[in-house]
Amino acid sequence: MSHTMREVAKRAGVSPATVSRVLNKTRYISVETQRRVLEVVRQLKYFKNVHARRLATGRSDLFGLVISEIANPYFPEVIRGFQAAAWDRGFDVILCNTQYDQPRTRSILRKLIESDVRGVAVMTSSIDKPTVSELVDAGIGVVFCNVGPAEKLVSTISIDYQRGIEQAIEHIVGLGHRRAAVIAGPDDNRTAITIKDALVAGLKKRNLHPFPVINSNYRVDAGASAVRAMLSTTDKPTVIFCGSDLIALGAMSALEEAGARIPEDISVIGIDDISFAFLARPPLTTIRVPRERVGTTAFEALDRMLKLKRRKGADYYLETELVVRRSTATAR
Amino acid sequence: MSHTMREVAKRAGVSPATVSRVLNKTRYISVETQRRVLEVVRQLKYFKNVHARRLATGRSDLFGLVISEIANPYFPEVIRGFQAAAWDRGFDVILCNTQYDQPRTRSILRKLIESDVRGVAVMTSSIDKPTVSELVDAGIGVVFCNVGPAEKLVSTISIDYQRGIEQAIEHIVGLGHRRAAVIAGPDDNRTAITIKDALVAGLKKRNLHPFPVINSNYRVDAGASAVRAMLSTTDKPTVIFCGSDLIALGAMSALEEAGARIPEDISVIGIDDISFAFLARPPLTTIRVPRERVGTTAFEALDRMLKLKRRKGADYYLETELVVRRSTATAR
DNA sequence: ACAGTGTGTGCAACCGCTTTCAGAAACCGG
DNA sequence: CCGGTTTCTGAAAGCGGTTGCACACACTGT
Repeated sequence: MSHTMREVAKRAGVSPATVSRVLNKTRYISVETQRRVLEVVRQLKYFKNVHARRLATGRSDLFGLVISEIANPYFPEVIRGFQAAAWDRGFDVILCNTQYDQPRTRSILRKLIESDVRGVAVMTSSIDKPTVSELVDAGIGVVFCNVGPAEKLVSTISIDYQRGIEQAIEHIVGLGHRRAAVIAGPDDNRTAITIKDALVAGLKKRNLHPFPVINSNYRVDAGASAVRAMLSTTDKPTVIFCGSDLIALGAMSALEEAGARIPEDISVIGIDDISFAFLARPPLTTIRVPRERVGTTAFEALDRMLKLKRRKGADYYLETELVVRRSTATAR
Repeated sequence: MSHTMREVAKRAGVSPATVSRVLNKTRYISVETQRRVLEVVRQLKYFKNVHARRLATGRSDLFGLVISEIANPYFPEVIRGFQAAAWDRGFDVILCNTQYDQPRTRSILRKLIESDVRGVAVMTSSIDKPTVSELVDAGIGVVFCNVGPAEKLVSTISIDYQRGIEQAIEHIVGLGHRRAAVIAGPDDNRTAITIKDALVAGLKKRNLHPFPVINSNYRVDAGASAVRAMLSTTDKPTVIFCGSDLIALGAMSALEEAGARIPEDISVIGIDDISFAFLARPPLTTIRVPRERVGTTAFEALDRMLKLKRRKGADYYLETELVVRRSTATAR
């Protein structure tokens, strides 16, 4: 099979300890010895075994990243941000998707503990705090998204939808809209609820009483059925706020099928600014969530927290902002 | 910190060996002993350390999955397929993105070798055979996509674009089109070349001489600039074949901006059938690549190959098929 | 009563690397 | 020239599991 450090040591005429030190640059090593060792390493194409290393050091240089579903276009940038931050500091990440499945989630948590990860970023709302108590019990740091507050070994990232939503409302008020509808995400999802509440509250504050307010799910066809329901009423809305871009895209499809023109007849606003938002037709006006930043912040939150003696968690805040494209226009 | 097997053993009044056997169900164990051990395991919230296990067994239950860029909508389903297949059989996967970066690619390969993975699926065309010789030298199985042929420790998956392309050409010929253009992917990408060649050859066979044939890149804005070039010529095409859905979406945006209607003025066909293809407006006619199958097949290819005494690779073939939506219509 | 088979458990030797400790060699100031 | 540092290296004890081997015991069938 593959070579061991002993073999390298023997061939180079040194002890395994020396080889280890050369490879990790952890000690004074004479130039000559170093040269010989590296030469043998090259000849043998030797790679040190990371499992043995982890076992010996007791440290694990591993972080977990838990998401719900990789095909959800919300996550890629989060993953990228997290991975990039981890790699930069020499850490590896284990990516896990729950697929919204409870048994699977449990087996993921078990696997993460067994892998002796240092920390875990839980970026899906399909897991809540109690579920990860196992991790915390095992001394593993955790960072959540949109769930507060921080505690020992638990940090949180809160996305401030408020600001972007306010901008969006200013925007459509400025365009003369008076009748707004909301298609929110599913009610069993923390983030979806947060967004819905912020949306409804924001609209009310400006005296725009949202109607109807519909719950949807995150599958793309969901926005569609919500729209069909909406169009059958009299007193149709002139703008639809959607709880995610995916919902918005579904809604747009349905609107088009129903013969409504966007934005002439009705404006649509999404949330997230997924990469396809600007390829939609018309390009989607949306509230941008800094997803890559969410990923990097998640890692940094863990990294910092774990360096603390007390392992005290912290709360981080990330801003959103409105991105105006062409799915919004003057109310007809 | 976390508990060890010895502690569990002591508390249960048995030897570590017995604990190991209970946990792995590898031997006859009396019901009573088993009960006692499991009880202690529960009390202590004991989790066995996977690194120690891997080291002791010498086996690693790890597979690598290498892609270029997680934000590319081609990959999510591939990842899902691969992960699902691996999990089903009790294996873990390490996901790595090259980000098209050479040094990074090298460090990924090194990491994979150090992690003692059993096999690696290279699903990006940004890596070619010579690059992974290190893996093969280390006795690690590799499976490629769209690069042949198989050899020792190397299997391949070939996506048969031919069939889908033929269907697509039949389709547009049936719609009366005579002037076709091609926007292919970048010329430094194996898969892009394969597709371009298949497209051009297929069109010529039906006496449709594609013009122009433009190389693009995989960023979404690329299709756009290609289109602008195309529209400035006389003798405009009535249908555009795009080397990927992403290119097609970019092209569609550009076409709309230029005032061309799809499909009335010009038809567009993509390749891949990414999840957004059917949300595009109009929904995109495209050649579907069974991406989730690509993932599962990749895993199975590795799994099978590694069970063979000779470690001989095999070639797998996957079909494509045309999905007709609304971006294609009768030639004007 | 006895060899033979099947069960259930423990001992101890690894797996491949890191790291403490200690010793040898080289260097240094006085 | 000598004790004290500093630099370099090796021996050996782990890290936390797994597993081959041995052994004890309880059944069989003759």
